[in-house]
Amino acid sequence: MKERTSVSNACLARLPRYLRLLKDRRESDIKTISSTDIARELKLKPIQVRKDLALVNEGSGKPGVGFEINDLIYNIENYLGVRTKKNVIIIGAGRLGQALMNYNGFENDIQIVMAFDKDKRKCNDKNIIYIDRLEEFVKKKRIKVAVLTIPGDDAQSICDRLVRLGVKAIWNFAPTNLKVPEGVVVKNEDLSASLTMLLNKLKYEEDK
Amino acid sequence: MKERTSVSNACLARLPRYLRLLKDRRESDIKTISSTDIARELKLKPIQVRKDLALVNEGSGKPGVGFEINDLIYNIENYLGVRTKKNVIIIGAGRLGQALMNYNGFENDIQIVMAFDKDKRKCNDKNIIYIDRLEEFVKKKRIKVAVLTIPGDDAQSICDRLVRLGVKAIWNFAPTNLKVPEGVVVKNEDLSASLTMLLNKLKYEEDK
DNA sequence: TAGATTGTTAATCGATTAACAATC
DNA sequence: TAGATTGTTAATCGATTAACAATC
Repeated sequence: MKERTSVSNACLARLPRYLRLLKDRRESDIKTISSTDIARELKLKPIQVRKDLALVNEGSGKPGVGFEINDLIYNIENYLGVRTKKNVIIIGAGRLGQALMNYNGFENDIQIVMAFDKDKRKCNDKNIIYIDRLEEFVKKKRIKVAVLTIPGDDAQSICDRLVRLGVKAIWNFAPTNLKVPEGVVVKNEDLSASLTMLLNKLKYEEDK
Repeated sequence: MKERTSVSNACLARLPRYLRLLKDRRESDIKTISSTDIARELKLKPIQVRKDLALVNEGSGKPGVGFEINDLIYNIENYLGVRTKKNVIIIGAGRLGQALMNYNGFENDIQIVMAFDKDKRKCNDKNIIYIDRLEEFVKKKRIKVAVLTIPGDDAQSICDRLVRLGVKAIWNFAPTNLKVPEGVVVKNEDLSASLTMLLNKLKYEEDK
């Protein structure tokens, strides 16, 4: 596989979008697709699509024709690493946590295996259990990935606990700047900031 | 206020983070803050913080001291436009939609005024109403902003309906490339892609 | 005054875009 | 062959970083 370093964050964000489009086309029994085609669909430039694909695609496209859809899917999935199962836990079984537990749009390498909550009334001893059992569970199942859907105040302390237990990747929905040691990756999903950005864009549109 | 055009998307994403930190400090009755300080806290470079602040800040910092926290908050809020109330509707009152309805982390300019669902059993005639009443409601309340928390298949047709009714900003949680006319802004919140990106980063960390 | 920090101007870096020969 | 599209090499663009004089 190609070197990971070569792929920018921006490109990394586009890959899942390509993947989705490609799978869509495969559904319709289409065999090939051109960068022009992809670009039109996703509002990108053909040259950018080609650049991106060149970074992750083992094979190559045919001039005048395009790319083999199946090859592309295989290579992108391979690159993204979505071909190996990952067990994920959720901390905080509030509405957001439950939404993610039941979300069926994730790539099929994602397996949400358990949710934890500090409110015993939310626990059902099946897929939502009491937060005190976190240590035991994470160790036994060797969990590496956790989702934080808890209030900001609790986020850092839970994060510390998770890191101590060997969790290496945290998807954080709490509006907090988590501090983690080297080697642990965090992705902040700042819903408030996201909506604010949208509204700011709108304001700009209106002012035009 | 400064020209909107000058601020990059990347900077725009940082502004809410500054805002949060600043408000935090204000809580503790701290009056000033330096770019060094902000940078350390948010893992940025001081020079970048200064550059960002220069873009939105009317006043200016004092060499050797830093910035007035109150001024900064005022100016950033002003710039982001979070000082004017916005009425927002949610389409799709599933778990995710309900999570957002009850989310209390939004800037206080955001008012979620109604949710709609096509499943009558989810409707309560209070804050969740039947989707058929969309037209009437959006027109009467002059809604400009909508959140889409519905399955991908329904997203485009609902989007079209919203656009026809004059909605100008769409926060889309459905994994779909929405097609909208010029002048309508869309922000895609692709949860699956987001998690995939995190896991890819993790893979890269492991390979190091 | 000495130390800290600002804002300006210039340099660097990385990503996007353009141009085009090669090829199906 | 003509038309479409690829991948390479170079140019452009924009954002981040560095250097530093000015100033509290």
